[in-house]
Amino acid sequence: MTRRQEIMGTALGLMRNKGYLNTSMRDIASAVNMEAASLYNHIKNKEEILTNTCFGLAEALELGIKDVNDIYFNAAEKLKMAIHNHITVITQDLNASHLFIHEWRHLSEAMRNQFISRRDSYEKEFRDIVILGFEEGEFKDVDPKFATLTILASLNWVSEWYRPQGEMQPKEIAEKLTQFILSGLQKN
Amino acid sequence: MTRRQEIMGTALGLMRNKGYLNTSMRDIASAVNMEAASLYNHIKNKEEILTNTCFGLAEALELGIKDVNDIYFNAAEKLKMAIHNHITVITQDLNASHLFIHEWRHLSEAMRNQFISRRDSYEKEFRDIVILGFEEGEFKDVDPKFATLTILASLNWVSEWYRPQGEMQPKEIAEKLTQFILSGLQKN
DNA sequence: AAAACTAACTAACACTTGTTAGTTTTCCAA
DNA sequence: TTGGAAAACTAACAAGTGTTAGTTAGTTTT
Repeated sequence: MTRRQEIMGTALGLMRNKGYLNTSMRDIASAVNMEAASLYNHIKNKEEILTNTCFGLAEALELGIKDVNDIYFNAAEKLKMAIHNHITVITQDLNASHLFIHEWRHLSEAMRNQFISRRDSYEKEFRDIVILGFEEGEFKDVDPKFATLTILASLNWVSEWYRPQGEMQPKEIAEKLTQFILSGLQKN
Repeated sequence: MTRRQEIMGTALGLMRNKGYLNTSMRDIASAVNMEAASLYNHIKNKEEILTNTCFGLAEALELGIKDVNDIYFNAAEKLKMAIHNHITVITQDLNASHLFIHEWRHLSEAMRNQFISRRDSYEKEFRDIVILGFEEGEFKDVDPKFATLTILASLNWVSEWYRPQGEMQPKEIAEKLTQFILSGLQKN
């Protein structure tokens, strides 16, 4: 592991605990046993940490959803795959996910706008699956936007409670979520 | 409206946009046309804004869920009422909700612990409804903790996209969410 | 009229922030 | 063994932080 990766990783851990704004360069430095100024030999500046992380995860999610939409399945199968992909990415690095989900607001305006638009287009891909399901006659006539936001909220929230050492592993989480989203809580 | 309420309200608005840490006392002061120091004639300190808001909403939610559990209904009815209550509280003041949901981490440690324990016990009340539904034979055999977290994630997320001027009003949102949570996306 | 209270002000304190400049140490390849 | 890059250091900067002290004008109560 390079020094840069060590700094990045440590920074993400601190930022997950204390928040991005509340984590100072000096906090990061002392966590890796150096002076704040020395960090700049390895990273450009504080925002790079946030930018790198947010766009890294965005890319990973986008890659996954492209695969899903390229394969010609029915909506239920597509949704299942999309959920599986999302959970896999999100649970990979919980520290990074926290930044991605909560701290992107603190990106500089230009980066933030770029981020939002990529986020929106990811959402749209999800929404298209919901719409497809309706057109197939398989899904109920729900408001697609409403449904999509609700689904994504559930998926993202996993990063708050998932513990790698816990009993539920990403694959199982994805399956249960798919089940829950498709057919709900109630017996029929 | 008292000056104190004006300050509180303005502060919440700023904090929702920029985040709690990123909103300075000077920001708040200039938004209500006074000097930062003058704010201290009306509020104790910055943290009071956060504390007040977080515990205010906690109380509102608790009050609601007590009502639900006092009435002897079946689980489906209870869940419906609990969701309705939650959405009503959350959509009441979006600025406050944002602090409640996202910024409680920045409470001082003592307050934070208190907050977390009240949050946990609220969650437990929800979980009990899910368990009741299973015991009644009405709900599927899901992991109650998992289901509850998923449900609450969906409910809280409403505060991110709900717009008072929009076409969906709290009552309708609650109904659709209940529908979605109980019977999912798929036709049967 | 005197006293007390309210709510604003200016000025300042002590500290923290991200970052840069300039310098020294470390370490590896030739 | 030495030259040079990489990576650490110290010192400092300009700006911003929450908060306190002391003061003042205006209003309300005694």
